[in-house]
Amino acid sequence: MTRMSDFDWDDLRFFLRALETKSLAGAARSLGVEHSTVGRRLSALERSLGAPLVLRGPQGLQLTPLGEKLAPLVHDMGRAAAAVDDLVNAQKATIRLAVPSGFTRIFASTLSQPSAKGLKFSLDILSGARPRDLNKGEADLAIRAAPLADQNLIASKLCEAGFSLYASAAYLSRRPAPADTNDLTGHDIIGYHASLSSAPPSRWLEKHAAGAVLVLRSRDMTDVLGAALSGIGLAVLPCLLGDAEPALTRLTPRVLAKQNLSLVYSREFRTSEPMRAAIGFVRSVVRQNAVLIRG
Amino acid sequence: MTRMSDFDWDDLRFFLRALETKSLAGAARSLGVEHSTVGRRLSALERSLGAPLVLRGPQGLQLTPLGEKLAPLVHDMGRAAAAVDDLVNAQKATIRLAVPSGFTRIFASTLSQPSAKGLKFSLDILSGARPRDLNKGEADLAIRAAPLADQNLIASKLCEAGFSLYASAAYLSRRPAPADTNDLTGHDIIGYHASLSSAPPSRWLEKHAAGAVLVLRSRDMTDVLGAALSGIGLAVLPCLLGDAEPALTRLTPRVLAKQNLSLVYSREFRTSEPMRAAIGFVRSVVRQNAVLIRG
DNA sequence: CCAGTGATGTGCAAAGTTGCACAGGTGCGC
DNA sequence: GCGCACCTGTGCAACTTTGCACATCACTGG
Repeated sequence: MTRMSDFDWDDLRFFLRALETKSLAGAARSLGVEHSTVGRRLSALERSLGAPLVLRGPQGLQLTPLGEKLAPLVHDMGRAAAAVDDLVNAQKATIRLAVPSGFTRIFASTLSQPSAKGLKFSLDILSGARPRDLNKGEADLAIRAAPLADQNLIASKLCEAGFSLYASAAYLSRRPAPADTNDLTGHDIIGYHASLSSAPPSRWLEKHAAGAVLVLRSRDMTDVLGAALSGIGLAVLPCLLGDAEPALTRLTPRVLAKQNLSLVYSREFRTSEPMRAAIGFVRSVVRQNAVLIRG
Repeated sequence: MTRMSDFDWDDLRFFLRALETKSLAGAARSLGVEHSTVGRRLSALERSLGAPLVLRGPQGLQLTPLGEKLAPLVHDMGRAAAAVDDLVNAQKATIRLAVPSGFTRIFASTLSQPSAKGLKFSLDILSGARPRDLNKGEADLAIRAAPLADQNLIASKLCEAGFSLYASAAYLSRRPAPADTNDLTGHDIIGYHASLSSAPPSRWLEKHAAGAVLVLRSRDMTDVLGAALSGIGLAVLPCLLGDAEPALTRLTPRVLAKQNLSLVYSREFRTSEPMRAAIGFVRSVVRQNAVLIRG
């Protein structure tokens, strides 16, 4: 491990301002502290380094030769610190939005439109099988089905998503479409994982597909979609996903289940301005696409 | 003026160690503080920046995406800090030695010899008209005539310098050499500035050149030497300077005045190892050239 | 010549930071 | 299963740093 500079780095921040203003008092004004503090921090730095950096006089400060040589290095350090600051500020204006499958397309097309210019934040769309953990900082804002009770999180109702029954052309070429979609006895069904059993789609299947054959279960919506496309069975899918697939035939004109979607974000962002703006943006985008989502 | 990063730079030093060791306790050991301090400094940094950097768990620390992005910038800052440290350490091993005219040659030739290799310090020779102010950090060590009483300075006797009377060939072609060097009545004399009136050369002139013509006065020994070479008058010069000039004739075989030279340095360097080594080196060099200096 | 401005240095009380000791959780090996 | 080694979190007393008020010194303009 590399030997470490063991003096107080923050003293260099004072030294940097002091060598810019050439006076303790000027640096103090600029830093918002007392001149005595600047003087003491410089003394502490000189003590740590074991060499004098400035000469103090009634007319201000004068750099020693060593202080002169140190100046560019301290400026480098200042630039690095400013880079840290800039990166953090840019990051704070970036909202990472985790969305369920299907929403990616909606946001991607909206963000590329001219109306998305000039927003006070930048939006990163995250999607994928694994739900992001907001508490671990994997995302800042999420569209979620489950209104899980977490003290650190704030959830607000966003919209209703509609589900319908879909079959691929391949499936329909093997089997006739069910005469009564309320009784799927004898059909092959792509179901959901047990952990989702309380969700509306699962509960609908439990009620109307008791006599059907479960050929596959998955927690991931894109898996279910893929399985349905391959033709191995019927699937209950969000209309947003199913209606967008030309290869799938929607078997129930009316939605057979509804699920509330919520906007979830960490409590610590409650007062964040970019977050409030992003929430408003997400709500407006969802409102514009409400028909597709409700089915 | 450029906007300044207003968080505590020293917190980044803790963050750097924390992201290297991936644990509060490890960073604490490495920094020589308590783990609780590291944790609190990281919390303070996150509060200042307004964004979380690490996730703390029973198995150690895990960087957030922002922390990950910050890592290289903080490493940059660490390198800059290490550069500051290195520069200061190199500086502390450099002794700037201020010498009177004539000594430059002695040290220059000695330093270029192989015996000067492997010294634990590096020597900068400063010379010139203006005496360097040790209190202002213009030099670290000086060979001085005047044993001035300054509480901040330490002076120790170094050697005796001898002075003789010199004339250039040009002068001797106009005038005969003085028959009795103890009475320069009628000769042209290059004297010293009033501020040096108490120095042995000035006092000798005052006594033996009362009837002479003062054609020039100067505080700077090289001015006097140059004037003597130009032939406008006789001059009392250090033998070290005068004997080295082939164009000058020494008129007094025995030295006519002696001056004690001292080694002077700031009290704060009393315990500095490079300083002690440099003092020993200077004394040995002067001892080797004692004959030239005494005249 | 003398007050006014602006610089640094210092003593003291308040505020902040640190070390210490202890609590609580997780993973590993016997 | 249980002890052990490792990690992080927290409360309190001791220490350090800060702000404030005041003193001192140098320059400047009326």
